[in-house]
Amino acid sequence: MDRRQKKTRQAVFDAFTALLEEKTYSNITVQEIIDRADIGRSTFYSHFETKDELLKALCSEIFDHVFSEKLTRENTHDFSLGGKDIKGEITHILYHLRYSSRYISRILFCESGEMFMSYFKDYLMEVFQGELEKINTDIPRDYILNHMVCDFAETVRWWMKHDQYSPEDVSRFFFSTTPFA
Amino acid sequence: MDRRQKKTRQAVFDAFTALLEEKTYSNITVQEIIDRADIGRSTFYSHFETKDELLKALCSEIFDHVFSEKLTRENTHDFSLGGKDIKGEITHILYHLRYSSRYISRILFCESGEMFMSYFKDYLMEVFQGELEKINTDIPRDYILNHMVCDFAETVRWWMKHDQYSPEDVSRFFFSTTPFA
DNA sequence: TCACATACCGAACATAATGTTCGGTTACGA
DNA sequence: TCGTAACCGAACATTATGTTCGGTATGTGA
Repeated sequence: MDRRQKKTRQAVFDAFTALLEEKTYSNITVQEIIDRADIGRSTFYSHFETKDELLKALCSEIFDHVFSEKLTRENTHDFSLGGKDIKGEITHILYHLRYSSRYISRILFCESGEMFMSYFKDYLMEVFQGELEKINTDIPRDYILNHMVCDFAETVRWWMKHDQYSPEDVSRFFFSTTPFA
Repeated sequence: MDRRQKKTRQAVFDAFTALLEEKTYSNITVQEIIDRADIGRSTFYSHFETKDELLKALCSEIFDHVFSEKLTRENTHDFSLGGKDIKGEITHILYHLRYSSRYISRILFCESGEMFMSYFKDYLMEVFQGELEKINTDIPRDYILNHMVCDFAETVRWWMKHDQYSPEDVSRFFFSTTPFA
């Protein structure tokens, strides 16, 4: 990738996240991002079709980071332990999320929240899919999976409003209300 | 209230809900509502500040209906039974929601969904508040309440995508994953 | 039934942000 | 060093929102 492209892209991300620490997503205008990033208007639009695409790209960055580390860990560390440790995984994810909690809060607590959440849930599906197989029940699996995913996602959203708790605390809260796993 | 006002207001609601059966909330333009309702542009704006306000008003109508019936029932029927029957209440709410499921789906499955959900959750808070007092736990009550409310709200959202189930089914699903109540 | 208040009409206007175009400039990398 | 491609940015097109205002129609209360 052209060095200029990388630079521009990074400048946009930096500007965007900086703005996200000041104001809410929906109150940020494309022009502000452009000004802050100090790039040309047409340049912005050659990188991102819309502001929403930019947000999606940012979410991808965050989640790829959070969840790919998990996978790495699973493929090495966990493999040696011989199985998936769902509780460890969850705590691990929580640690990562706390790291980016500044932006995440800003994204989460306005109209864009739903976009973040639904993206987040996509990733979580995979995490809980495995857990699901262990369960024996007459309730639709579909429902159970949705339940677990939403439950965790909402736990995270709650956490982002109550940052006095540690990842371990939150993990404990989460599992205390889960009849499975 | 002036008869004209009532008429206009109703025309707007009718147009709005009709449009919601055709297209998604965010794709509906104020102008379309005005045309469908066959009223003047300034008239619309003298009733509702924005499209979001209109949505809020519609949600209020739906929820006031759903939850006020519940209260009535609680104050009469249930009082004679001597206590709150949370399972009955939930099923009752589900019946009401199914009645308006046409609109609700349209509202729910686009950006406006979050608005509906958060409104919905406000009402649910009160429903579950009572249940909360019965529980003895070291997990923050705050968390538990949020958990129950989100859990039920997400159950409803899930249901709106899987309408082959009856209110009783859904109620059963919901309680099967709830360690409390 | 009459008179006054008030809701409605709708065209024209103001606003504000988005997204596009294009000719010229600059930087990359082969 | 040379050609490609990214960047610049002003000007423009678009689109929807929300406001204004003078005139008309309708409801309500006396």
